[in-house]
Amino acid sequence: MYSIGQVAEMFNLPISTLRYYDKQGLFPKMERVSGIRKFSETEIEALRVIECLKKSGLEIKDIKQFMDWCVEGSSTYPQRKALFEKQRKIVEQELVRMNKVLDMLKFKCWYYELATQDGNEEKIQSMIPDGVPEEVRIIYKNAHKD
Amino acid sequence: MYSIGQVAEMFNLPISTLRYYDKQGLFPKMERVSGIRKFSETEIEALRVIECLKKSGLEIKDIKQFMDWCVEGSSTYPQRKALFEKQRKIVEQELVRMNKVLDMLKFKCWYYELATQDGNEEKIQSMIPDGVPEEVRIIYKNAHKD
DNA sequence: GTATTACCTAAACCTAACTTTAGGTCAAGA
DNA sequence: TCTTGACCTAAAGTTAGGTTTAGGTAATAC
Repeated sequence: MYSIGQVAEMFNLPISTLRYYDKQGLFPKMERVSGIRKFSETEIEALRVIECLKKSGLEIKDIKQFMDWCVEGSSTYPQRKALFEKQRKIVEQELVRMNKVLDMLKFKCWYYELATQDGNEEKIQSMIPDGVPEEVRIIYKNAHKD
Repeated sequence: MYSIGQVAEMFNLPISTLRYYDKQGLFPKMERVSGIRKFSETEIEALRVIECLKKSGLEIKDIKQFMDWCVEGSSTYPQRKALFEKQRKIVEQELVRMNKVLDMLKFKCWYYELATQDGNEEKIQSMIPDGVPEEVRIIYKNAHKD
């Protein structure tokens, strides 16, 4: 059993955030001893799931829904499964998207690397025909990598 | 030269968002013809950079800073380079983080796949000793993959 | 000539996810 | 005893990133 302060430190979260999560119903089964919250392994695991689902883009109210399903019991397995499958797809797509963002950032790094060396942006501009779409410029970057 | 409506359609953004970006100073050099915005290749490229920097987690005010550096000329190459290097590192870390999130989601998918089949959460719980940290449970998942 | 469409502005409004504030309880240590 | 620290609540405040509203212009379509 952990106090709110201990959990805050464990997860590196402000105490106010934990109280906020509790108020939003994310710890439906949390016990209290004379008014004071007691975080058990159940709540610690809940918090791990919360962090995961949050990072996958889920809103608090949808996480609450999940927690409610957990309380409801085994009849909600299909819903819970569907939720994780959905988030899994979302994160997979997000990873694809982030890799494209990374490619553009790498291109820009390369671009400014040269620009800083030459001190002449136009020179580099002329290396890449105007209006070349991002996808194609990535090739320029890769051609010049290292 | 594109109208705001055309650009909105090209980027699949609401017109109001483009006007908001303009108001925040993200198109410092945008021309107007009798009050009406004209988006040139410069603004189109700016918008591509905006989307990239936004997805990498940068705030509007920092994107404005970048646009101002662009206007300022070649003396700001080092700052611009540093910005992209920083965002590159952030996105690389983010990708690592998201892969961990994906692992947990995969574990949960596997867990509920079994739970749904068996209709018995306890049975699965007993397969995984209590208090096993997430990293270790991932191994359980991988051991049971497919 | 009038109705529709695409554009414009300033300013108010909105939402999620917290955070802060103001006020209170309770136990332990000096 | 008193004061310090960890906990509690309800309610107000904050922030980013838009969106909506209300009112106006100007060209084109019928």
